[in-house]
Amino acid sequence: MLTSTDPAVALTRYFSWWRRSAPVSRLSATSLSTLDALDVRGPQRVSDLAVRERITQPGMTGLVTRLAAAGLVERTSDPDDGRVALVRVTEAGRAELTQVRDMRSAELRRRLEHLAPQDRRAIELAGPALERLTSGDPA
Amino acid sequence: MLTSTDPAVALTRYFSWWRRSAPVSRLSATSLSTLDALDVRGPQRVSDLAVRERITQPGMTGLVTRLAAAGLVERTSDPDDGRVALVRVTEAGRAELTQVRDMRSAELRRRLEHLAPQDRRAIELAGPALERLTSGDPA
DNA sequence: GCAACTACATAAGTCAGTGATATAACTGTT
DNA sequence: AACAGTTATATCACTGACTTATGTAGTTGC
Repeated sequence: MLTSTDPAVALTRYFSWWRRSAPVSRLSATSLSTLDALDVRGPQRVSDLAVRERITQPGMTGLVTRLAAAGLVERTSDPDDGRVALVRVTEAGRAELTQVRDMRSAELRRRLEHLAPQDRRAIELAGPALERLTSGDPA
Repeated sequence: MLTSTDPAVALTRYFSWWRRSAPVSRLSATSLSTLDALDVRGPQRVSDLAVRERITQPGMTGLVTRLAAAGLVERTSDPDDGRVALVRVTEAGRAELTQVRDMRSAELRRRLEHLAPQDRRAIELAGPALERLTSGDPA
């Protein structure tokens, strides 16, 4: 087994593992990330969401259409600009997010229990640092 | 900003950020993960790769076909079982992996430099623990 | 009030996945 | 040694989430 002390490789392996984990939702990763952004940052424009998720504007229009059809978001109009479609998460969307977060937390807790206490502690300590690492915009 | 000390949420946000980062390869996440598995674990059967990546066997057949067309993997036959297509990474595949890993490491180093020293240290310390967390099979 | 611009939507195509099914190879039983 | 059942992969038709190109409605500046 090729192990590594390079944190980038460790984090990449974690990402890969995470991505392969049992899906906790029928929604795609992009959809969940968009929902999370709407929850955390409030209503957003379609084009701003597209930039954030690194998909094209028509791609985001389609994604929002699908999320809206599922009742997880709704389009509202911007009183200051008639062209803008402000997207905001609905209660059902928040419920979906809560369920996904809970399932992931439970799964992680389950896996953390199998680790040595110092490993567990190292991961818990890295949490806030990771949040600060990712608080800016990606690359 | 909704912050959290729940490591699952912190890691999820990291994943989301990671996924939105500038792509370092034209290959999909599944393709790169498959290449990495072939590099780390050696030649694998199509069906074993499919289970690992949580896609269907026909999906993995297609993925391997695309990777082979790109020269990144090659199919070999199992001397012990004529039905099996053993897939193994080529030198070009390893070169692609090396490039991706290097770009990601450089990007992470660049971002780590903007963090406080104790945050940086927390993330570096968590690396080995994360590798152990993900060394088993997902879920 | 017209030209240029901006925000979003629509249309058509691409590509990585899916389920259903076919094919070839192996295994055990007789 | 042949047949039935199983296993490993491939093929096919389809779907869905994206892409680029373009259209349309609303806004801004002169």
